[in-house]
Formats: sequence, C-alpha cells, structure tokens
Amino acid sequence: MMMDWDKQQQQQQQQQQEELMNGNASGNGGMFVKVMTDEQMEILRKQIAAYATICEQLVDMHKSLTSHPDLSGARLGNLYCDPFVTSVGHKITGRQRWTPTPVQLQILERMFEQGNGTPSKQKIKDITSELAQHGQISETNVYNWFQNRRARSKRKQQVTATNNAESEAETEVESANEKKTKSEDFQSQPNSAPRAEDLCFQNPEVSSAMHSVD
Amino acid sequence: MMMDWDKQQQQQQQQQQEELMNGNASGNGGMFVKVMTDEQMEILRKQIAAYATICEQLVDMHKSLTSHPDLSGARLGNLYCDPFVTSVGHKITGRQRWTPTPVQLQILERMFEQGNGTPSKQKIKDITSELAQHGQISETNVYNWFQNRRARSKRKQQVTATNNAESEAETEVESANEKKTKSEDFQSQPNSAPRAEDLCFQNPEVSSAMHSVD
DNA sequence: CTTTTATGAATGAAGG
DNA sequence: CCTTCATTCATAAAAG
Repeated sequence: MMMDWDKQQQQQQQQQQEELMNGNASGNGGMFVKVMTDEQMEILRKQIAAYATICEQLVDMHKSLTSHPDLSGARLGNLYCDPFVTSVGHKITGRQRWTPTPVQLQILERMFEQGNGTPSKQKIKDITSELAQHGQISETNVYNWFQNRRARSKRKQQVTATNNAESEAETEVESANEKKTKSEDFQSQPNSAPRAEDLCFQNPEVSSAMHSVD
Repeated sequence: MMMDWDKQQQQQQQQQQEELMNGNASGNGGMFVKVMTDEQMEILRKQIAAYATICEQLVDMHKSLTSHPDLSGARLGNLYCDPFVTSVGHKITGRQRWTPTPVQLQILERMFEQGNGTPSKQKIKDITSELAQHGQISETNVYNWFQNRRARSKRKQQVTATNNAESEAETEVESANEKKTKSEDFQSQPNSAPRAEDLCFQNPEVSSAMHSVD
C-alpha cells in the first residue's frame, strides 16, 4: 500500500500549509471534500491510538481479573484486537518519513567522516541544498541525520569499549549482543504496554471526551 | 469490519489525490494533500465512537468485577507501571525521564496558550502543584517543558514561514531579502508538524473537524 | 505475511 | 533563551 505513496513521494514536494490544502479542496472542480490538516490528522491519530491503548489495557486488566469467559467481553476483545488498532497510524495519517537515497547517504557519510562533528547552522543549509539535487530533503532531515549518526556512532564505540573491557576482565562470551542489550539491566521495563503508562483511563476528562465523540 | 475501512480508505484517498493533482497541483511540481470524503469521515467517526463505547463498557465491566477500588491501580498505570507489573514486585522506578500524562499535557498546553510569556518562579510552583494531582512531576519538569515548548514552537514557525515563502515562488526580486537565508529549508517532511502539544482528549480542533461531518 | 532490525523523528533534560 | 545531547518512539526496510 505504501508503494504508491513512496512513488509519489519521489517526485513530489510535499507541503502542508493549511491554507494551501483548503484552497486546493475548494478549487477542485465541483468536488467537495473534507480536508484535514496534517496537524489535525496527527491529533486524530494520537487520540485513536490512545483509545486503542486504553482498550488494550482494560482488556488485559479484565482478562486477568476474571477467569470465566464472557461473551460480551469476547466480542469486545475481538473488536479491540482487530487490525484496525495497528493500522491506524498507517491508514489515517499516512505518516511517512524521509529516507535518504543511496546517493544522498553516500554524500552524508562522506561529510560525516571529514567534517567530523560540525553540523553548524550554515553548514546544514549548504549540505541540504547540495543533497536536494539528488532527491527530496529538508534541513531538518539533515540535522536529524547528523544527530542520529553522531549519537549512534558514539554509543557503538562505548559498547565496543565496554565489551572489550569485559572480555579482558572476565572473558565474557556475550560479545555478539553488543548493540541493544547494553544498558538493559538498569532500566528493564517489563511493562507489556509500553505507552499505556501515560494514560489515565479513569480520568473524568477522558470519559467526557468519549461522550463528546458520540 | 476494519478491513473494509482500510480498503475504502486506500482507494478513495488515492482517487482524490489524483483528482487534486489533475485539478490543481500537477502544474506546480506536485502538491500533495490529504483529504477525506464524507464517507471516510463518517467511518472514522463511527470507529472513534465505537472505541469510546468499548472503553466505557470495559471500564464498567472492570469496576463491577473488582471489589477493591481500582483507583490505585489507575494511578500506578498513570505513572510508569501497570498494576500487574508492579504487583510482581519489580522495580517501580524504572523510568528516569519524566513523561507528561495526557491530562498534564492538556493543562500545560492550556497554560502555554494563554500564558503570558515567561512563567515566573511562583507560577511554576503553582502549575507544578496543580499538575502533581495528575501524576508525578517536579518544578524542573515544568520549567523544562515550557522552555522546550517555546523554543520548538518558535522553530516550527520559522519553518512554516519559510515554506510559505518558498511556495509563493513568484517574486524572485526578494533576493536581497533575508528570506534567502532560510529558504533552504523547504520540502519539509510531511510529518514536520511536531505539534504534539495538541494531544489531548478534548482538543477543540478535532472536535470541530469531526462535527463538520455531521 | 509476521517478526526483526535499522533508522528518522520527537522530546526531556543539560550546558552555555 | 538557544543549542546540544541522550533516550525513546515509530516505521521503513530487511529477514524469516
């Protein structure tokens, strides 16, 4: 499904000014559609995601607190289990992220090697304009790329060093899992519902929101 | 149920995109907008309403199935761990970094909107104590949040202005203008609307957007 | 198609 | 205040 989208993205400049969007919709010959800004889309997506999470948590809670199967509960479970929950992000907001082309990536890597650690403001602009010749890109993309690149490069080195030290000290055999199983011991979060902790499903405001939708 | 939705969404959105392209944007290098038909909006509305209903029913079910007041459980879930994880006796302080709950965010956003500029020291205290009723928080958290919120709001405004300037590529004479310095940052990511501040269960924009369907 | 991994982006916090 | 860093989240891409 995203294929079409990616294709279009390749050749299109995506701009989301609200006024432009609205203008396009009204100017479209005879066809009237409701237009939402990306902002609104994002809000909606988050709200729905919040609902999904709330439902998920409630179902879990319900399941763990009752041992007898409940018809009504099962039905609700089916609803919540539906792919809709996971497809919200894709289908509704169509959120998609920038992906550097091979050429861009190559240039970026080269920049990173030589200009080591200097993504100054003006530099970003220059790089962006250069990369723009090889595909869609924005300054934010470049900025993020350097941020991530530096951070991950740094962390990798740290981990490697740690592993070396460990292997020297006690001949650890876990040299293979260096990347992500690093600091897991410190803040192990066995929480099965990652973002559920941010929800307060018993807050009156949530309830009122529920009604307001209906 | 939801599959149908996906299918329809996909087809219709694509169709609309084409129409919009042909009608308005095909000549200017590709303007991409997201639109929803009335039908899609209606489906969305129903889905959200369904979630609301499901949540309500689940809450009721849960309440009726538990003898103890589950307020404590909710509070825990509101913080960082769901009741089950906590009951296992695992480390409660798993998270170092504060994350505002939806309710807190909502309050903060409201404060920020009407906020008269700099939140004074005393103001911070007040806000903090109010937000503390909805979850763990400290004055530092509030301070940082306002700082970040302001800075990022400002930056986003810059980008938006830049995009506008770029889209109205008609008057090349403004080369002497300082607009030139920031004109590199265009073609911003579709999701370059990091206004997560609007995440709240009662966001007026979403409500109005949804009501517009009715 | 489902699961895993790689990585772009968001954001709380720290430094200056 | 502005910039930078560290961590986390979400998703495109890869692997199974």
